[in-house]
Amino acid sequence: MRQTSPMTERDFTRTCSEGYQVNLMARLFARALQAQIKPLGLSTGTFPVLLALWEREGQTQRELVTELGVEQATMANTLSRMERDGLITRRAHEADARVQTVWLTERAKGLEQAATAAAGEVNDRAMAGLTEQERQTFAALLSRVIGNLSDH
Amino acid sequence: MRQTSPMTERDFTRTCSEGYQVNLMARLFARALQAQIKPLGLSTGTFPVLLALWEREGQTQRELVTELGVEQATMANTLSRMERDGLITRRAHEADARVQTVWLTERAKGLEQAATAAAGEVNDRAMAGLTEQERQTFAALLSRVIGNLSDH
DNA sequence: TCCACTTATATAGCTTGCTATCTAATATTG
DNA sequence: CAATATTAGATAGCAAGCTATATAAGTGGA
Repeated sequence: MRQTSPMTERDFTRTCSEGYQVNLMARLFARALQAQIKPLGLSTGTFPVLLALWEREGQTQRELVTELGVEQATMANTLSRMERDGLITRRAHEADARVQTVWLTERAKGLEQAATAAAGEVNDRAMAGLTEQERQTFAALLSRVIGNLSDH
Repeated sequence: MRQTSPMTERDFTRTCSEGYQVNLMARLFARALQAQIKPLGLSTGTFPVLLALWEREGQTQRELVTELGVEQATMANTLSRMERDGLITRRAHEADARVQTVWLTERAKGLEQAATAAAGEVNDRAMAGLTEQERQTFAALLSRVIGNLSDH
């Protein structure tokens, strides 16, 4: 019945499935970040968008979509909430009537230091007890796994 | 203005934030798993519950909650969908009227082989190009990070 | 026994993600 | 130039996560 050799087969249990562990870890990260940035009036979904815009304002929705790797519909909804919450405004593109550019409000600009510090704390807590070498190994493995799951 | 020394400070950019990378990786895992198990009529949220029940049937909602690390409300909703979709049934506890035990339907029992194989394929694709040693390192680092974020 | 905790589950309401589909505007091509 | 493609964005509807709160059933002590 079994197709592969017992020698090479990986026993599938929840706790040793990378996918399961990754999902759990991501939820723990999100909970921790949520707790840190809630006092600033921010939430986890808006955070990557803010990071992208703090780096370069005036991007289009399409640019944010490709940069952050979420679906267009997800981004549209997230931007709507951010506009509602006074984090961004949208301006018409001068040459293309389909396009809108996204700009930070003063409030959002003022949150950069506090927000990145909060996220840095979460990262540090997550990486506590790891040597700098291990932390770099972890980051490198993350990149490779992301690369593997990204092609096609 | 900056509190910490420039020598030890970690420049906070999206692509080098562990939290950001972990979130991205988890979404890629979920997309891949979703594609694999959709033909079986399963979805990502039901999957961990099925794994727990394939291991031991008849658990209570509370047991599943502590075992899988989701909130009670999340589990209640997930179990409702699973009941609706004919994956589980619930029976009253013989001694405690507050408690229900959760049981797999015949359909759910029959899906174990195909579903774990599908998840195994996703894991293998994600880990492609990693040596067995690297794969173990990754798993060990995942556990440590999960541990760090779990206390308190 | 009765009142106050605790425990198990459900529900309301929100965010963040997805797929699928719609509209409007621009580009392309016969 | 008209017909067709593509592209940007919005919207509908669902899954899966969360917090907060409600309800019902057990437990324990005065």
